[in-house]
Amino acid sequence: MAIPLPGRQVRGSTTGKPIMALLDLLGRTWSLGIIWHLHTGPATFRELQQRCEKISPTLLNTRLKELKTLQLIESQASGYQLSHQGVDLFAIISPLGSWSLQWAQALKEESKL
Amino acid sequence: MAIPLPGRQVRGSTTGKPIMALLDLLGRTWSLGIIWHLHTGPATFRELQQRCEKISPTLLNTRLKELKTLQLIESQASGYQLSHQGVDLFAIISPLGSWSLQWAQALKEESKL
DNA sequence: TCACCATGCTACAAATACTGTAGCGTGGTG
DNA sequence: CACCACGCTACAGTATTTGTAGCATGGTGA
Repeated sequence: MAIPLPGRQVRGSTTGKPIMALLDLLGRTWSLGIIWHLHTGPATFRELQQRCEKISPTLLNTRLKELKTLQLIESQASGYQLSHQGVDLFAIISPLGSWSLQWAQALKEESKL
Repeated sequence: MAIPLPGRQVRGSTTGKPIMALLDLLGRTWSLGIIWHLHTGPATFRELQQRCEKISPTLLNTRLKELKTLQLIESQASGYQLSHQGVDLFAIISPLGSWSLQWAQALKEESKL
């Protein structure tokens, strides 16, 4: 699958709008997960594989290449880590953690009725 | 594919943590896109199909069912729309719009060097 | 120097998810 | 009653993801 570059046509959209490239990227299996699991600090390939409980090495590598190309992560001696942009992106999505808790709670309440 | 309920085992994680269910959900093709395109207001099935430029009706319907079950959207006479929770979720991710612009800009600068 | 590891990553076939097109059933309008 | 638009389903074809095995490289210790 082609890497979703802003300005280009991406999966699901021909407009080239950056948000569409981003939605394509984040909508791919594990993209969000990798960013999420990297925010706790740099990780080697195998360690990242463990943080993401069940990702296949094939796909992990594919996603890492995409994220690197799109400058959301970078690889250093210490392993893979979020880039400056990656940290910014994580800052936006990090509230999802606590939001998901109250969402889970609400779903639970609902199922009681 | 089973709907990712918080508390259950989901694609990629066995812990049952709500954030994992959420990441599974949002990582599915078009989930984010549908939420994104719904924030501009309610839409009928066919209209939503047009807002999402290239989604197949099969998948659109599948996602709508998931999102409805998970209470992120609801269907009214006016069509599908974000639920209260859906609006909350959108509020979190809406900065992605402007973030994507500066990201696109940064990628463009980089490619000049 | 050479067995012994761990690591990053690739190969490849099987399983699963998504697309695209056609079209069904229902309800409204002239 | 012909005609249309709508919500949605069927289904075959295609693309993506998984799972397992394992290769190549770079230490480490005997």
